[in-house]
Amino acid sequence: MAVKQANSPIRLEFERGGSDLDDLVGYNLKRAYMVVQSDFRAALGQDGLSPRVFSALSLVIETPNITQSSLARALGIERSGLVAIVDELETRGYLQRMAVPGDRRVQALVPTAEGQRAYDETVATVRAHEDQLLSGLTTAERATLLRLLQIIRDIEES
Amino acid sequence: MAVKQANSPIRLEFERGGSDLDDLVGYNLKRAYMVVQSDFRAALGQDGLSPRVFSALSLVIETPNITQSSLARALGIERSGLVAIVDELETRGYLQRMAVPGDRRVQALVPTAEGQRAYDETVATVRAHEDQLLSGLTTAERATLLRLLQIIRDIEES
DNA sequence: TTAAACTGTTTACCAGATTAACGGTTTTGC
DNA sequence: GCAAAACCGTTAATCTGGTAAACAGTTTAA
Repeated sequence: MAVKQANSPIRLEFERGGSDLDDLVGYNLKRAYMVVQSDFRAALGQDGLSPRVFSALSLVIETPNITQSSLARALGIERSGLVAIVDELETRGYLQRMAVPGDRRVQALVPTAEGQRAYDETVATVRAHEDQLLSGLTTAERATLLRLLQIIRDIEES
Repeated sequence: MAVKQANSPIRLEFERGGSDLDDLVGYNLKRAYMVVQSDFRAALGQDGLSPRVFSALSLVIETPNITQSSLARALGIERSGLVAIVDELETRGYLQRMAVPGDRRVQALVPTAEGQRAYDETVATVRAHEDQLLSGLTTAERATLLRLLQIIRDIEES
């Protein structure tokens, strides 16, 4: 019986350039994000906040008394997905769900003192690790990168 | 006195909302990636290739006879995770797993003519949609973005 | 020749996210 | 006024993408 066979040896090479993927913004965004995300997790350790929980805490501290719907909208996720995130932050004692007098549908999210303290420490750690990780970029390059990424983010809102 | 200043934290003059998150590269990468990824999926439609399957096909076409292990390494995923991806490409008739004479452990991945055709069409669609989506960036800005993202990608290899 | 390493695969799991539905509450339109 | 619509938080089911561990078969190294 004739078995299908390859006709040339295998080339294990690791160079960048020539691949279509390297010209696509989407692919490069994904790969770059993976690098930064894995550094984020390593920086905060085994029982540290995950990126999404951290970002939720950040916005709650930036905007105390925000509702879960508003927060979900700001994070770009569904409100159903936010429940577990807020649960975790509440379990950790970083925020409280508080009743709002005028509207019994909503619960305002209020950071605790412990939440504020944990956030301050965490954001400092994250910034320090990002600074270290991105030391191959000049300050100007990093500012440019942030500017360009925010232009792309803004497309979403149209 | 030489002060190490190259990579100090960045404070933008005009911030999005004044949120800490807007100064973090990781968060902006994620949000920007989500925008581009959702455009990618919309462009290719319901039964189009997913980003990861597309990227696998791209590398198989760029490097015919590549093995699954090499491909997984190039994509930055585990070989176990690649099996389903290659299965899908094989089911679609876009590539074949072929025996390699010198080494009976491996199977070389070889694109079919149909795979090449589908890829050419798909990559053209993806490029066109990225061009449209990123029309708010100048050509120079886009090149800069790609360059900076690839710098970040290169950190991974150390 | 035996031990180690590598390849593709299956299985079990996990994280993150979405959809649909729900009871309760407010707002809107007539 | 009041019914209908919209909104809120929540649960449950489901999907995707990804990892870790183990495996039989194969090749390489000691």
